[in-house]
Amino acid sequence: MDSKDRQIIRALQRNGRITNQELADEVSLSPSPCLRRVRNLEKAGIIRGYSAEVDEKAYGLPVTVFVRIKLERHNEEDVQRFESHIQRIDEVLECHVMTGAIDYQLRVLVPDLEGYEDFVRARIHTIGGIASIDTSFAYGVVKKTNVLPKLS
Amino acid sequence: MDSKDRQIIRALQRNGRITNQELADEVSLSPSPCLRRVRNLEKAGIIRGYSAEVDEKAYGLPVTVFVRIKLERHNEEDVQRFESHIQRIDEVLECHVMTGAIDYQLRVLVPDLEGYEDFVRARIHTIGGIASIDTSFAYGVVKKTNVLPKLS
DNA sequence: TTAAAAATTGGCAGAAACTGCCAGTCAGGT
DNA sequence: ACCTGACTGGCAGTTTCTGCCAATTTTTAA
Repeated sequence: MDSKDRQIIRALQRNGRITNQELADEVSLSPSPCLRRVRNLEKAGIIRGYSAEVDEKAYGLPVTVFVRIKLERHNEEDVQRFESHIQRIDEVLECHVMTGAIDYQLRVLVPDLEGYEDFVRARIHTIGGIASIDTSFAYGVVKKTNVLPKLS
Repeated sequence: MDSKDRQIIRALQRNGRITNQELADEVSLSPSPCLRRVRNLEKAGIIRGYSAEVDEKAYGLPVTVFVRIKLERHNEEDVQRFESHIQRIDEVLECHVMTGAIDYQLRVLVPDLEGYEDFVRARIHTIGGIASIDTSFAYGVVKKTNVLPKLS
Protein backbone atom coordinates (compact mmCIF):
# COMPACT_ATOMS: atom_id res chain seq x y z
CA MET A 1 0.00 0.00 0.00
CA ASP A 2 1.55 3.23 -1.17
CA SER A 3 0.46 6.84 -0.96
CA LYS A 4 -1.65 6.50 -4.10
CA ASP A 5 -3.63 3.71 -2.42
CA ARG A 6 -4.15 5.93 0.59
CA GLN A 7 -5.36 8.74 -1.67
CA ILE A 8 -7.81 6.32 -3.24
CA ILE A 9 -9.00 5.14 0.16
CA ARG A 10 -9.67 8.62 1.43
CA ALA A 11 -11.44 9.62 -1.78
CA LEU A 12 -13.68 6.57 -1.50
CA GLN A 13 -14.44 7.40 2.11
CA ARG A 14 -15.49 10.90 1.17
CA ASN A 15 -17.60 9.57 -1.69
CA GLY A 16 -18.11 5.82 -1.92
CA ARG A 17 -20.02 6.08 -5.19
CA ILE A 18 -17.59 8.23 -7.12
CA THR A 19 -17.18 6.84 -10.63
CA ASN A 20 -13.91 5.19 -11.44
CA GLN A 21 -13.20 7.87 -14.01
CA GLU A 22 -13.57 10.72 -11.54
CA LEU A 23 -11.58 8.79 -8.98
CA ALA A 24 -8.85 8.23 -11.54
CA ASP A 25 -8.79 11.96 -12.24
CA GLU A 26 -8.62 12.82 -8.57
CA VAL A 27 -5.62 10.62 -7.92
CA SER A 28 -3.97 11.35 -11.29
CA LEU A 29 -4.20 7.93 -12.86
CA SER A 30 -6.01 6.62 -15.89
CA PRO A 31 -9.13 4.55 -15.24
CA SER A 32 -7.54 1.13 -15.81
CA PRO A 33 -4.83 1.11 -13.16
CA CYS A 34 -7.08 3.04 -10.81
CA LEU A 35 -9.78 0.39 -10.96
CA ARG A 36 -7.19 -2.32 -10.53
CA ARG A 37 -5.92 -0.68 -7.36
CA VAL A 38 -9.43 -0.41 -5.98
CA ARG A 39 -10.11 -4.08 -6.71
CA ASN A 40 -6.83 -5.06 -5.04
CA LEU A 41 -7.70 -3.05 -1.93
CA GLU A 42 -11.06 -4.80 -1.86
CA LYS A 43 -9.55 -8.25 -2.31
CA ALA A 44 -6.97 -7.60 0.38
CA GLY A 45 -9.79 -6.70 2.76
CA ILE A 46 -8.45 -3.20 3.29
CA ILE A 47 -11.63 -1.85 1.79
CA ARG A 48 -14.23 -3.96 3.60
CA GLY A 49 -17.19 -2.72 1.67
CA TYR A 50 -19.33 0.28 0.88
CA SER A 51 -22.27 1.70 2.73
CA ALA A 52 -24.88 4.43 2.54
CA GLU A 53 -24.77 6.93 5.39
CA VAL A 54 -28.32 7.42 6.59
CA ASP A 55 -29.91 10.10 8.74
CA GLU A 56 -30.91 8.01 11.74
CA LYS A 57 -33.49 10.49 12.89
CA ALA A 58 -35.22 10.63 9.50
CA TYR A 59 -35.18 6.83 9.39
CA GLY A 60 -37.02 6.74 12.70
CA LEU A 61 -34.30 5.99 15.26
CA PRO A 62 -33.44 9.35 16.79
CA VAL A 63 -31.93 8.13 20.06
CA THR A 64 -28.29 7.05 20.27
CA VAL A 65 -27.25 5.33 23.49
CA PHE A 66 -23.82 4.32 24.67
CA VAL A 67 -24.00 1.37 27.03
CA ARG A 68 -21.06 0.36 29.20
CA ILE A 69 -21.24 -3.18 30.43
CA LYS A 70 -19.30 -5.21 32.99
CA LEU A 71 -19.57 -8.99 33.14
CA GLU A 72 -19.76 -11.02 36.35
CA ARG A 73 -17.28 -13.64 35.13
CA HIS A 74 -14.65 -13.55 32.42
CA ASN A 75 -14.18 -17.21 31.60
CA GLU A 76 -14.12 -18.26 27.96
CA GLU A 77 -17.65 -19.62 28.03
CA ASP A 78 -19.41 -16.59 29.49
CA VAL A 79 -17.49 -14.20 27.27
CA GLN A 80 -18.35 -16.23 24.16
CA ARG A 81 -21.93 -16.38 25.23
CA PHE A 82 -22.17 -12.64 25.72
CA GLU A 83 -20.43 -11.74 22.47
CA SER A 84 -22.40 -14.10 20.29
CA HIS A 85 -25.63 -12.75 21.76
CA ILE A 86 -24.55 -9.17 21.12
CA GLN A 87 -23.75 -9.91 17.49
CA ARG A 88 -27.31 -11.02 16.89
CA ILE A 89 -28.95 -7.89 18.31
CA ASP A 90 -29.87 -5.57 15.45
CA GLU A 91 -30.16 -2.48 17.64
CA VAL A 92 -26.49 -2.81 18.60
CA LEU A 93 -24.51 -1.18 15.81
CA GLU A 94 -21.17 -1.31 17.59
CA CYS A 95 -19.61 -3.28 20.40
CA HIS A 96 -16.04 -2.69 21.52
CA VAL A 97 -13.99 -4.62 24.04
CA MET A 98 -12.55 -2.05 26.42
CA THR A 99 -9.59 -1.70 28.72
CA GLY A 100 -10.09 -0.53 32.26
CA ALA A 101 -13.05 -0.76 34.58
CA ILE A 102 -15.60 -1.58 31.89
CA ASP A 103 -15.63 -4.69 29.70
CA TYR A 104 -17.72 -3.57 26.72
CA GLN A 105 -19.08 -0.42 25.21
CA LEU A 106 -22.09 -0.64 22.89
CA ARG A 107 -23.61 1.91 20.56
CA VAL A 108 -27.33 1.30 20.40
CA LEU A 109 -30.07 2.94 18.31
CA VAL A 110 -33.65 3.12 19.56
CA PRO A 111 -36.77 5.10 18.66
CA ASP A 112 -37.26 6.59 22.15
CA LEU A 113 -36.58 6.17 25.86
CA GLU A 114 -39.22 3.53 26.19
CA GLY A 115 -37.58 1.67 23.34
CA TYR A 116 -34.36 1.71 25.30
CA GLU A 117 -36.00 0.29 28.40
CA ASP A 118 -37.50 -2.50 26.31
CA PHE A 119 -34.14 -3.10 24.72
CA VAL A 120 -32.32 -3.50 28.02
CA ARG A 121 -34.98 -5.77 29.48
CA ALA A 122 -35.58 -7.96 26.44
CA ARG A 123 -32.15 -8.07 24.85
CA ILE A 124 -29.45 -7.38 27.45
CA HIS A 125 -30.62 -8.65 30.81
CA THR A 126 -31.83 -11.87 29.25
CA ILE A 127 -28.26 -12.73 28.27
CA GLY A 128 -27.36 -13.21 31.92
CA GLY A 129 -23.99 -12.93 33.62
CA ILE A 130 -23.99 -9.14 33.57
CA ALA A 131 -22.57 -7.37 36.60
CA SER A 132 -23.43 -3.80 35.71
CA ILE A 133 -24.82 -1.55 33.00
CA ASP A 134 -24.07 2.13 32.69
CA THR A 135 -26.14 4.11 30.19
CA SER A 136 -25.30 7.43 28.53
CA PHE A 137 -27.63 9.10 26.08
CA ALA A 138 -26.24 11.16 23.21
CA TYR A 139 -28.47 14.11 22.46
CA GLY A 140 -26.45 15.80 19.77
CA VAL A 141 -23.72 15.16 17.25
CA VAL A 142 -20.85 17.61 16.96
CA LYS A 143 -18.96 15.57 14.40
CA LYS A 144 -19.34 12.29 12.54
CA THR A 145 -17.10 11.25 9.68
CA ASN A 146 -15.76 8.08 8.11
CA VAL A 147 -12.71 9.69 6.57
CA LEU A 148 -9.58 8.47 8.27
CA PRO A 149 -6.92 11.08 9.04
CA LYS A 150 -3.93 11.40 6.75
CA LEU A 151 -0.98 9.48 8.11
CA SER A 152 1.79 11.88 9.03
CA MET B 1 -40.96 7.33 3.25
CA ASP B 2 -42.65 3.98 2.95
CA SER B 3 -41.50 0.43 3.54
CA LYS B 4 -40.01 0.22 0.04
CA ASP B 5 -37.80 3.20 0.84
CA ARG B 6 -36.70 1.50 4.02
CA GLN B 7 -35.89 -1.65 2.07
CA ILE B 8 -33.80 0.44 -0.30
CA ILE B 9 -32.02 2.14 2.58
CA ARG B 10 -31.07 -1.11 4.24
CA ALA B 11 -29.91 -2.64 0.98
CA LEU B 12 -27.71 0.39 0.33
CA GLN B 13 -26.28 0.16 3.83
CA ARG B 14 -25.35 -3.45 3.29
CA ASN B 15 -23.82 -2.64 -0.09
CA GLY B 16 -23.44 1.01 -1.02
CA ARG B 17 -22.16 0.18 -4.50
CA ILE B 18 -24.86 -2.22 -5.56
CA THR B 19 -25.94 -1.42 -9.10
CA ASN B 20 -29.33 0.11 -9.58
CA GLN B 21 -30.48 -2.94 -11.47
CA GLU B 22 -29.59 -5.35 -8.69
CA LEU B 23 -31.11 -3.01 -6.14
CA ALA B 24 -34.28 -2.83 -8.22
CA ASP B 25 -34.40 -6.62 -8.28
CA GLU B 26 -33.87 -6.85 -4.55
CA VAL B 27 -36.75 -4.54 -3.73
CA SER B 28 -38.98 -5.79 -6.56
CA LEU B 29 -39.11 -2.67 -8.67
CA SER B 30 -37.92 -1.90 -12.16
CA PRO B 31 -34.76 0.19 -12.46
CA SER B 32 -36.47 3.50 -13.26
CA PRO B 33 -38.66 3.97 -10.21
CA CYS B 34 -35.96 2.43 -8.05
CA LEU B 35 -33.40 4.98 -9.12
CA ARG B 36 -35.92 7.76 -8.67
CA ARG B 37 -36.54 6.69 -5.10
CA VAL B 38 -32.83 6.59 -4.37
CA ARG B 39 -32.35 10.08 -5.81
CA ASN B 40 -35.26 11.37 -3.75
CA LEU B 41 -33.82 9.90 -0.56
CA GLU B 42 -30.53 11.59 -1.42
CA LYS B 43 -32.14 14.95 -2.15
CA ALA B 44 -34.18 14.77 1.06
CA GLY B 45 -30.96 14.24 2.99
CA ILE B 46 -32.12 10.89 4.34
CA ILE B 47 -29.25 9.26 2.51
CA ARG B 48 -26.43 11.62 3.43
CA GLY B 49 -23.82 10.03 1.21
CA TYR B 50 -21.83 6.90 0.56
CA SER B 51 -18.57 5.77 2.05
CA ALA B 52 -16.01 3.00 1.83
CA GLU B 53 -15.54 1.01 5.03
CA VAL B 54 -11.83 0.65 5.61
CA ASP B 55 -9.83 -1.65 7.85
CA GLU B 56 -8.35 0.88 10.24
CA LYS B 57 -5.56 -1.42 11.29
CA ALA B 58 -4.47 -2.14 7.72
CA TYR B 59 -4.58 1.58 6.99
CA GLY B 60 -2.19 2.20 9.85
CA LEU B 61 -4.41 3.40 12.71
CA PRO B 62 -4.93 0.34 14.89
CA VAL B 63 -5.85 2.12 18.14
CA THR B 64 -9.39 3.28 18.84
CA VAL B 65 -9.87 5.52 21.86
CA PHE B 66 -13.04 6.77 23.46
CA VAL B 67 -12.49 10.06 25.23
CA ARG B 68 -15.00 11.47 27.70
CA ILE B 69 -14.66 15.17 28.29
CA LYS B 70 -16.13 17.61 30.79
CA LEU B 71 -15.89 21.36 30.25
CA GLU B 72 -15.18 23.90 32.99
CA ARG B 73 -17.88 26.31 31.85
CA HIS B 74 -20.96 25.83 29.69
CA ASN B 75 -21.63 29.29 28.39
CA GLU B 76 -22.38 29.74 24.69
CA GLU B 77 -18.91 31.03 23.88
CA ASP B 78 -16.85 28.25 25.48
CA VAL B 79 -19.11 25.54 24.07
CA GLN B 80 -18.88 27.01 20.56
CA ARG B 81 -15.14 27.30 20.92
CA PHE B 82 -14.76 23.69 21.97
CA GLU B 83 -17.05 22.29 19.31
CA SER B 84 -15.53 24.22 16.43
CA HIS B 85 -12.08 23.08 17.50
CA ILE B 86 -13.19 19.46 17.66
CA GLN B 87 -14.65 19.60 14.16
CA ARG B 88 -11.27 20.56 12.75
CA ILE B 89 -9.35 17.67 14.34
CA ASP B 90 -8.92 14.89 11.79
CA GLU B 91 -8.19 12.21 14.38
CA VAL B 92 -11.63 12.75 15.91
CA LEU B 93 -14.06 10.70 13.84
CA GLU B 94 -17.02 11.17 16.15
CA CYS B 95 -18.07 13.60 18.84
CA HIS B 96 -21.38 13.27 20.67
CA VAL B 97 -22.97 15.63 23.16
CA MET B 98 -23.90 13.51 26.16
CA THR B 99 -26.39 13.62 28.97
CA GLY B 100 -25.24 13.04 32.53
CA ALA B 101 -21.92 13.60 34.20
CA ILE B 102 -19.92 13.89 30.98
CA ASP B 103 -20.33 16.61 28.34
CA TYR B 104 -18.81 14.98 25.26
CA GLN B 105 -17.68 11.59 24.07
CA LEU B 106 -15.15 11.38 21.24
CA ARG B 107 -14.04 8.46 19.11
CA VAL B 108 -10.42 8.97 18.18
CA LEU B 109 -8.07 6.97 15.93
CA VAL B 110 -4.33 6.94 16.51
CA PRO B 111 -1.39 4.79 15.40
CA ASP B 112 -0.26 3.90 18.93
CA LEU B 113 -0.25 4.95 22.59
CA GLU B 114 2.36 7.56 21.99
CA GLY B 115 0.22 8.96 19.23
CA TYR B 116 -2.60 9.31 21.73
CA GLU B 117 -0.45 11.17 24.19
CA ASP B 118 0.61 13.57 21.44
CA PHE B 119 -3.01 13.94 20.39
CA VAL B 120 -4.20 14.92 23.86
CA ARG B 121 -1.36 17.35 24.43
CA ALA B 122 -1.36 19.00 21.01
CA ARG B 123 -5.04 18.89 20.07
CA ILE B 124 -7.19 18.69 23.19
CA HIS B 125 -5.46 20.49 26.04
CA THR B 126 -4.60 23.39 23.76
CA ILE B 127 -8.32 24.11 23.31
CA GLY B 128 -8.54 25.20 26.94
CA GLY B 129 -11.55 25.28 29.26
CA ILE B 130 -11.50 21.53 29.83
CA ALA B 131 -12.30 20.31 33.33
CA SER B 132 -11.55 16.61 32.90
CA ILE B 133 -10.64 13.93 30.39
CA ASP B 134 -11.38 10.26 30.83
CA THR B 135 -9.77 7.86 28.36
CA SER B 136 -10.83 4.31 27.45
CA PHE B 137 -8.97 2.22 24.92
CA ALA B 138 -10.83 -0.25 22.74
CA TYR B 139 -8.75 -3.33 22.10
CA GLY B 140 -11.18 -5.41 20.15
CA VAL B 141 -14.34 -5.15 18.08
CA VAL B 142 -17.17 -7.58 18.73
CA LYS B 143 -19.52 -5.95 16.25
CA LYS B 144 -19.54 -3.04 13.85
CA THR B 145 -22.26 -2.45 11.31
CA ASN B 146 -23.89 0.44 9.51
CA VAL B 147 -27.14 -1.35 8.84
CA LEU B 148 -29.95 0.17 10.85
CA PRO B 149 -32.37 -2.24 12.51
CA LYS B 150 -35.72 -2.89 10.89
CA LEU B 151 -38.40 -0.72 12.45
CA SER B 152 -40.92 -2.89 14.23
C1' DT C 1 26.30 1.96 -15.05
C1' DT C 2 23.88 -1.33 -17.68
C1' DA C 3 20.69 -4.95 -18.78
C1' DA C 4 17.12 -8.13 -17.74
C1' DA C 5 12.89 -9.00 -15.07
C1' DA C 6 8.80 -7.54 -12.81
C1' DA C 7 5.29 -4.51 -11.90
C1' DT C 8 2.53 -0.85 -13.33
C1' DT C 9 0.43 2.02 -16.64
C1' DG C 10 -2.66 3.71 -20.51
C1' DG C 11 -5.67 2.91 -24.45
C1' DC C 12 -9.09 0.38 -26.77
C1' DA C 13 -13.45 -2.03 -27.54
C1' DG C 14 -17.33 -4.81 -26.32
C1' DA C 15 -20.53 -5.20 -22.54
C1' DA C 16 -23.10 -3.32 -18.81
C1' DA C 17 -25.30 0.31 -16.40
C1' DC C 18 -27.29 4.89 -16.00
C1' DT C 19 -30.89 8.18 -16.70
C1' DG C 20 -34.34 11.31 -18.94
C1' DC C 21 -38.70 10.91 -21.24
C1' DC C 22 -43.32 9.23 -22.08
C1' DA C 23 -47.27 6.50 -21.84
C1' DG C 24 -49.76 3.32 -18.81
C1' DT C 25 -51.44 2.03 -14.10
C1' DC C 26 -53.08 2.44 -9.48
C1' DA C 27 -55.09 4.77 -5.21
C1' DG C 28 -57.79 8.30 -3.01
C1' DG C 29 -61.22 11.79 -3.07
C1' DT C 30 -65.63 13.88 -4.85
C1' DA D 1 -68.05 6.47 -12.06
C1' DC D 2 -64.78 10.06 -12.88
C1' DC D 3 -60.93 12.93 -12.07
C1' DT D 4 -56.48 14.02 -10.11
C1' DG D 5 -51.95 13.07 -8.71
C1' DA D 6 -48.42 9.99 -7.76
C1' DC D 7 -46.01 6.13 -9.08
C1' DT D 8 -44.51 2.60 -12.34
C1' DG D 9 -42.18 0.32 -16.37
C1' DG D 10 -39.99 0.39 -20.93
C1' DC D 11 -37.13 2.54 -24.29
C1' DA D 12 -32.95 4.76 -26.22
C1' DG D 13 -28.97 7.70 -26.17
C1' DT D 14 -25.20 8.41 -23.24
C1' DT D 15 -21.93 7.26 -19.88
C1' DT D 16 -19.29 4.01 -17.39
C1' DC D 17 -17.11 -0.36 -16.60
C1' DT D 18 -13.71 -3.81 -17.38
C1' DG D 19 -10.69 -7.36 -19.63
C1' DC D 20 -6.83 -7.47 -22.78
C1' DC D 21 -2.44 -6.03 -24.80
C1' DA D 22 1.41 -3.19 -25.80
C1' DA D 23 4.30 0.42 -23.80
C1' DT D 24 6.44 2.46 -19.90
C1' DT D 25 8.40 2.73 -15.48
C1' DT D 26 10.55 0.61 -11.51
C1' DT D 27 13.23 -2.89 -9.39
C1' DT D 28 16.89 -6.20 -9.12
C1' DA D 29 21.19 -8.05 -9.92
C1' DA D 30 25.41 -8.25 -12.28
